[in-house]
Amino acid sequence: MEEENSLIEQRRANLAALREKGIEPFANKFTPDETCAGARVKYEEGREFSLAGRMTAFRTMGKSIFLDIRDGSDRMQVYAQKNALGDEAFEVLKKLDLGDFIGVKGTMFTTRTEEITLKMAEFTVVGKALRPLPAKWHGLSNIETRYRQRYLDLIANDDVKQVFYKRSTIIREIRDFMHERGFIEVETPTMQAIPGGAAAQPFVTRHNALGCEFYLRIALELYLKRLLVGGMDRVFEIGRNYRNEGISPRHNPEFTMLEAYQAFGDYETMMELLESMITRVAEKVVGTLVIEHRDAEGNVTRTIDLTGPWRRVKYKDLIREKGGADWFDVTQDERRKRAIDLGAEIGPDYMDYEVTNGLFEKLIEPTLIQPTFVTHLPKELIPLAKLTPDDPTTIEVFECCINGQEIAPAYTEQNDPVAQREALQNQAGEEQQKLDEDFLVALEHGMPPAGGIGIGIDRLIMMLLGQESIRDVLLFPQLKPKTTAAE
RNA sequence: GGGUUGGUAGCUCAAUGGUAGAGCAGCGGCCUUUUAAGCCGUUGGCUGUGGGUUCGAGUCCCACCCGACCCA
Repeated sequence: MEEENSLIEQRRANLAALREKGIEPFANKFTPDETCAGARVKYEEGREFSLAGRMTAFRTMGKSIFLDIRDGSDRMQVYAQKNALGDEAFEVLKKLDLGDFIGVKGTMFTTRTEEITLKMAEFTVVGKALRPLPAKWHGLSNIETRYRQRYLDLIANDDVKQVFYKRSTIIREIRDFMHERGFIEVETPTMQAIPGGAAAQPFVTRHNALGCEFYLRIALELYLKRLLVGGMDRVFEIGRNYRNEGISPRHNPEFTMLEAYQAFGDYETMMELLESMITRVAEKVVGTLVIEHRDAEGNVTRTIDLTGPWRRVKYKDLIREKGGADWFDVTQDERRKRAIDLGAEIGPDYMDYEVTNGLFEKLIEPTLIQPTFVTHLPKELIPLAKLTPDDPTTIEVFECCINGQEIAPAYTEQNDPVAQREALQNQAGEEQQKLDEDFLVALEHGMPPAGGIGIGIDRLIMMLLGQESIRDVLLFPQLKPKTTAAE
């Protein structure tokens, strides 16, 4: 991709000019004494140290120059004077381009306008920029460029960078929380011969040496349960799942999921786990349990109150609330008619439970803004959970909805290998799923009763940070590749 | 897959079918405490791609590419 313009040509010429003077503007190493933020905190008039970063502003004033340096921590103003640097160095400095990385050594002082500034004694060019950066004032707003060239987005938009810094903190806090609870972190295969643990279209890949196809995993579940069989009583994994389905503001083909399994727990154990985890993370990272989402103008569009205890409500009760108290007593045809009348999208080949679930997903879930544990789903929806003893048409599960989205499903895990085989076989009939015999053999060796949970990390972060699109919490959201010049 | 909508200078945006412009930055001057520095001057365009209509297309029509939002 040899695209050229005058700005790039000029920078290449500046690079050549530096080399002609014997200056190599791509350093192997430059170790600054301080970060911008660190230096600011340790301010002391006349203190000498070095900084390194990208030059993001350049204000020449004849025989002196003010420039800004930015590193990962902050920004720092640097002041250069011709008679302090010497004529030759001063000329080189004047020829640098915005965006160049430089190292600067100097002493601290405060300007007339009371800005902490480094007075330059010497400088080194450590990484020249051959392309111009987005304008400092207008920033970068073209959404496609922001996603395709996220590095420019990070340079131009500090609030974007803050989102990803916070994402990192959220995940670290979650990890800490799990470790405190005695869970150990594991890694299981992302390439699986049989993609199980969820109903979703997988991506296919091929292993040449083994001469067979593999699928990218759609869930972590079945391997983590094998570990329960193996005596690892509390395990979790934070990992990528891949689903070969549509892309939307809520769906990316690869997304991050935390799954955790606790032997001798059940779905209620997982409720406590989730509520404690999320409230603690919110307090630590956002600093409040009352999360406000705002529109572009800054008006609050939604307020989510994470203060516990969170609402618990049975799936059937929510359905009756929306679809009529007699919803489960009328005929299947009547249910179908009501669902359509209410505005749910019901396919002609939907089974009865799918009609009801269409009502849930389309008309109920989006209204669950405040944290809600929806419990006791119909057994047809999830084959991997145990039946509810006093209502065997349902299972001991919850789906935790917040912000109108499902954030975390959890089950009392099925540990009866015979019942598990039956449930999977019934489901395998309608989906294209193959039976994971190896998993069933593991169960036959005995699995402790357990609670398990899956947490959609990206959606959780959207909720906590007030982001409306999953693309804004993923550094590199999936986009269609731009057609390259070569075929 | 369908609907709506967008793609113009490095960035942010203008331009009744009639010479493609501005601000920023870039380039050249002046300026030793500025900070969206200032003042003077100035370069920069295959208007996403390919066709068509027209005396004339950024603008109208068709197809395609890449986004965004909504729907399936």
